[in-house]
Amino acid sequence: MDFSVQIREKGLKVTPARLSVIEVLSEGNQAFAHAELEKIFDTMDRVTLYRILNDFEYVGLVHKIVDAEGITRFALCKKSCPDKHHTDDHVHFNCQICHKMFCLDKVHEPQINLPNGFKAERLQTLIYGLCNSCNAA
Amino acid sequence: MDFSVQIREKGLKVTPARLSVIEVLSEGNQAFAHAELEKIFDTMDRVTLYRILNDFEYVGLVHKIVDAEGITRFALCKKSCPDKHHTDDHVHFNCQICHKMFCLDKVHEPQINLPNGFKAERLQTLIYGLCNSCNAA
DNA sequence: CCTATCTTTGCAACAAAGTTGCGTTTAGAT
DNA sequence: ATCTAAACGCAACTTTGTTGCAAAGATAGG
Repeated sequence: MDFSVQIREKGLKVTPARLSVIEVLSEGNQAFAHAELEKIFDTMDRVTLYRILNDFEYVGLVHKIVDAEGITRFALCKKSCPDKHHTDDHVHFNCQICHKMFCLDKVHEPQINLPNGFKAERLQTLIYGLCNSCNAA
Repeated sequence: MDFSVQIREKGLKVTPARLSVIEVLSEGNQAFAHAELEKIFDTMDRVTLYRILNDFEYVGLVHKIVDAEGITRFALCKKSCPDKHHTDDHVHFNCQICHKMFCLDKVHEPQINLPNGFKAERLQTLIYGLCNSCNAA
């Protein structure tokens, strides 16, 4: 996995800041909140982090998930998402114990029947519960 | 529908502010954002509105939904939700044209198979698309 | 109907989350 | 090595939500 190539392919310049962000995001199958990343990169400017994440989302390197508490998290896209409006077609799981947010890439969004006249364009499923490691403990 | 009774039954005092909030929330099948309600009740203090909504949620008169953009909305519960942690077991629909958020009371949350070890406690489905009136137009 | 008490309200101040503008630095193409 | 557009850091600002406290209001009891 050469992140430099991925970044450059999306038309963004490769910088140390961007590389370190994408590296952290690639660890585990998790989505990270801005606050968490801010702690990890304690020397990086808050604004720079916001811009890196938003740029990454814009070009389709990461996707954004907002949980029921309104906390925004970012996760690396697996296959390159189509630019801009990418429908991350998988379910997200938020553990109530460790509070990690997982991308369940293999669990796809369900089919849902809507009332007459309603037309679905995009779906987002968020599941709360116990993740595999917290459940075992 | 006597809202006064509902409010008093939940152990809250009946005040003009609370009555007007619950009346607006009962219009249509929609969820209202704080910002929208603030415009409607332009004389009411911002903090009071926050407290009314939070109190209503706490006692189970309304439920809270956060959309993919992180906007928090409040909707009246149909059957009285169980106090505190009420799982509003219905799907929410956000129209991309009129930006209204609808509670599709008759569309229940789907069943989803999780990977081994994961245990679902609560589910939240959010659908984006065209609502019946915007779709017709 | 009046009073006492506990709740609710309004105000001010604060905290967290996110955005914008601008001057400086840096990536990378020539 | 030079040049230019992109990225960064800083300061300031907006939006969203919370907390403490004094004043006003709801309702149960006399």
